[in-house]
Amino acid sequence: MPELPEVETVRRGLQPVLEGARLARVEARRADLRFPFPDGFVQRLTGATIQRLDRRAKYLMAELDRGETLVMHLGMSGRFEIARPEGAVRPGEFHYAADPDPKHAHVVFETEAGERVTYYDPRRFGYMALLDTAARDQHPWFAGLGPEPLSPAFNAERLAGAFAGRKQGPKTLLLDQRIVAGLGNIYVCEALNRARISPFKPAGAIKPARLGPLVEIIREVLGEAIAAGGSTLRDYAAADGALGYFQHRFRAYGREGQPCLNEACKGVIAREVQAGRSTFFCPACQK
DNA sequence: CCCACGACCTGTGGGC
DNA sequence: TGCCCACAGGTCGTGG
Repeated sequence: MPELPEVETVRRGLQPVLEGARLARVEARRADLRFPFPDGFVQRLTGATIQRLDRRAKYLMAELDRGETLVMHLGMSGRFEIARPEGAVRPGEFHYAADPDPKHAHVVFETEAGERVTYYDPRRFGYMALLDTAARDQHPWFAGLGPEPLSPAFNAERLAGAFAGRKQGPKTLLLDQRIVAGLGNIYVCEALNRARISPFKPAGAIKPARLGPLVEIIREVLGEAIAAGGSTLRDYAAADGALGYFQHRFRAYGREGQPCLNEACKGVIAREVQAGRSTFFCPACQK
């Protein structure tokens, strides 16, 4: 469940539990997710205190008091759930309800306060690493990342530079995390539909005057989605189990054959495969 | 450098 | 009912 709004929703859900918390127990139930866990993963985390929980693009970053940062990416199907102890317990002993999905519970973090955060990921496209905090931004995952779409660094000039001379459509380029970091298939489809820009138009041929509005629409869509707690497709968006509800506001994504909702447009949403991924758009008004 | 495409892994939903 | 295929929110590596 992971584009920027979902990851941000997860961050906000985990923050009250993890920020300032000491990890009393950590469990990795397998040797790898998408990549192997780093050497000494459990030992390096056990006893550490999480000072801050941040997000960059689609990465969650838990900065430890040991000079390292736990970096987590949710891939396609990663999800966190918080469990609190139930029933009477002796000091330091906790009892939890049975895990409803133990098969996909790959990592467990237990805080000193007894709260348990479990990472589930059926497809295991997610990954975790421990990076030296001081050198974190130089790591290949972060060094080439484009600006945060909600920051001033993302603007029309920047987009114009990235689109210049490119034959690929804006759909493909906006998914490129080096150009702007955090967008995924849903929100690119939504933003281009609202901006009435064709996903297939050679990006270099888009009039510069349309890029300012596109930037603003991207911010608007992401802002609305964050406010809605993200989009819930097959998973929970928030770590506390709350469902995001932005999916009810999709105007393009997943709406093949349904009417375009743009004002004064009588078009019908179509689906086409572009660069191996589904693109939903309105052929009538997206030019 | 640019671009298309397959690979990674598992689950689910629709059509026959 | 059961089976098979298409498809799923993301990257990454290869090859032209």
